[in-house]
Amino acid sequence: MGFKHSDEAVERLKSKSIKPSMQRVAIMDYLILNRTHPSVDDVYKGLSASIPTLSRTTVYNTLKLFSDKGAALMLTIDESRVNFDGDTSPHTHFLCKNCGKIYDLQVPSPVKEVIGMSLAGHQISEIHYYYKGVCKACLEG
Amino acid sequence: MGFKHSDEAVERLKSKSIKPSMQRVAIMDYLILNRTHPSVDDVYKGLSASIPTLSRTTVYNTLKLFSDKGAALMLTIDESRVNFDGDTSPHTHFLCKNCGKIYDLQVPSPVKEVIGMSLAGHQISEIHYYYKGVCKACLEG
DNA sequence: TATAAAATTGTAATAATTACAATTATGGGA
DNA sequence: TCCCATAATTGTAATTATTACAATTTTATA
Ligand SMILES: [Mn+2]
Ligand SMILES: [Mn+2]
Ligand SMILES: [Zn+2]
Ligand SMILES: [Zn+2]
Repeated sequence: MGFKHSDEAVERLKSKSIKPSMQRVAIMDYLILNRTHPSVDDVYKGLSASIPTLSRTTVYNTLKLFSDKGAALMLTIDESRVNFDGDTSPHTHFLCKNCGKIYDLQVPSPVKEVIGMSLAGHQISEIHYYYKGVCKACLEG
Repeated sequence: MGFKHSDEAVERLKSKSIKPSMQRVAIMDYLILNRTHPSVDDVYKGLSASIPTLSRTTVYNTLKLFSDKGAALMLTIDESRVNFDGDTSPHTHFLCKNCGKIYDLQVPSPVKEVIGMSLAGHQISEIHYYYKGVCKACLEG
């Protein structure tokens, strides 16, 4: 049981009918290993060393593809950049306005089941619960 | 009972200790009259005719000020621009991925009372519940 | 191997936002 | 009322995230 990291990434892509190219596997692997809700640039910088030919455009296109196919979440919690999450299970997010970190939160969420359903006649495909404030680390620092 | 529009705007600003300059009142008035969750540019374009000397920078600064002081909400539901809401009461939002409109939703929200409280040790100052999908109008169109 | 389609790359363009210095408005003494 | 300090506004230039797009490379298939 348990995949080697790359295999988990490959499996994830296959299960979402995304062709597992070298770059896509590397990017998905990065998301799986880095639970920090990285930005496009975080992913790009994090992989540039091991894939010197990697293009920023590919990172943009790939993360967009992951989000469209449901293989990753695109978070819009931060007004100045988009962040990505390899964890697609239902959970909520907290953004620290002081340090910029995005934390996972397990908060009782009432209407997670609403996906695919309709709300006031609108067809829902995504739910995002965002909290903002000052994080524990910044409060204690 | 009931204010003239401008007076309601002035009252709102005063109650949040924001000095009611001509531009600030006009911008707050715009938010109160336009419940469409306008972008910075919407506000700027909407007021340019009546205030020809208005600067985009002022609109940016003012909406940021409103958000900081709690006189308006800054929504980050749309990845490509920020939107503002003169309605600061607890409610949730729906973004149509097709037409881009942002709708208000009244959804049972579990943890609205959490503002000013702490969650996992973090100090919460804002809560945003965002839903995305295709709106009723686009579905029927 | 030849060929077509798909993916990746690099650069240039776009568009939202911010920085900043100059100008204008405001309010409280003298 | 006039001066002056401070706050607010303006206009332009700079920054930065994101997108467009054409060229190149990779992949799959016949
Ligand atoms: Mn997460
Ligand atoms: Mn609203
Ligand atoms: Zn923090
Ligand atoms: Zn729509």
